[in-house]
Amino acid sequence: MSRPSRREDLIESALTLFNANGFHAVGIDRILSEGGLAKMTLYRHFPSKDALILGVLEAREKSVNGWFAGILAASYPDGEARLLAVFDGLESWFENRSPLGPFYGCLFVKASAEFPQPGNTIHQAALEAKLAFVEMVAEAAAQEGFKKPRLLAREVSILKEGAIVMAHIQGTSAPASDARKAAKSLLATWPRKN
Amino acid sequence: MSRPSRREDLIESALTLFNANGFHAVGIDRILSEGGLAKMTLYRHFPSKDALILGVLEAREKSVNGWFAGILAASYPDGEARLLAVFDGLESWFENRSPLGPFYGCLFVKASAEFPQPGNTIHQAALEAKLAFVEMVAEAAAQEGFKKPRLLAREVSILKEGAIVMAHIQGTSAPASDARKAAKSLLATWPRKN
DNA sequence: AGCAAACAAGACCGATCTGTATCTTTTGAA
DNA sequence: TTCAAAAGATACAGATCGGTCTTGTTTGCT
Repeated sequence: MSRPSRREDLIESALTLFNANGFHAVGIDRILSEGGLAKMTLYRHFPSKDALILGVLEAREKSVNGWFAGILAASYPDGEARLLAVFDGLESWFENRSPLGPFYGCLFVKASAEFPQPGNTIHQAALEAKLAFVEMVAEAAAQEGFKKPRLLAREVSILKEGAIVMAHIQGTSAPASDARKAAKSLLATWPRKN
Repeated sequence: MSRPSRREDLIESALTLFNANGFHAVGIDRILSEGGLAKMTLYRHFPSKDALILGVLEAREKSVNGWFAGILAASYPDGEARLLAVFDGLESWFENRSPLGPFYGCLFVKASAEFPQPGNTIHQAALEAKLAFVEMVAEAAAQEGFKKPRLLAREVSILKEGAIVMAHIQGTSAPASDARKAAKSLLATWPRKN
């Protein structure tokens, strides 16, 4: 009942609380008490709270980007439908119908907001997670024969991030369909090979 | 040297520090020492730190939305150019050439990230600032004869928010031109009256 | 069964937080 | 010029922060 188990418990408890309350607003004691964990257990697995935050971001990157990867990897009638599926995924996320848990905005945006200095390690971890998503979309766009797939991926990602921010601030899932419409218009005129 | 002067000094010092470091990470003592202000001066003008944060957000809403209002109110060859000017403004903001000061992401996004609960007063203040921007764009779009101006305003706003988030996380201004290209594609096929 | 590592629980430390109180100096208007 | 309000400076209180240490119990492996 030890090896990776306690470490995962720490990350799970921290992830839940960070998501719902932010990083600075959540103290170590609360993470531990709500997880039924001891303080020395935390400091056996992580040298500091910042290291725990990095561990949480790393785990979150795998689950979030893994979820989107699964969406992009499904089969669709055409390339347009494949990329638009991202926004259907967003809507299910916003409406708490996704495996990502209750929606309180994007944890990486939260991290870059609470650690705004570009050189900060946590800020950079958030950046890497976002770049990995853009790369995923770029590969899907390239496979579907879209020209300038990286530019398309960046524009789609901007729509995705904007929808996440607006959905969180407003507390509604409506931005998902707004962003989807914009993406559809974008894809309708985007040049393709063949 | 008193009336609204000290209150403005408090807000200015707090705004600078909140922008660069976030809300929870900045203590009252630092706001006061860097502003050359006394503690009782703060609590004479604001009942609490949260009230100061609300004051800062209110002031920021005026300056940011006022700046965008000026951009939208200028004269342009056509409606497309008017709405696209928002993204030229974004680029100057990201590159620290705007009157909004050094760019550390959007303060309202930061606020909604650090106070993620929808019912929170600070969260709601951030929401109002964002809704005011959408309304501004909707009015401009309507005046330019775009059909469904509110939907267009929401899609443009999503592009704007996404560009802000990506620019802050990446530390580059490139998302401004990416979002501008997407907006241009959007406007090119958007139905208009007349 | 036995043993060393991991764990829960909680006392403890110094630093820092928000907010209050005290005292002296400065300000602005009659 | 006088005087009350405002402001600067600083000490202080109580709570909470991240992090260390100790004690006794449980776990997993041989």
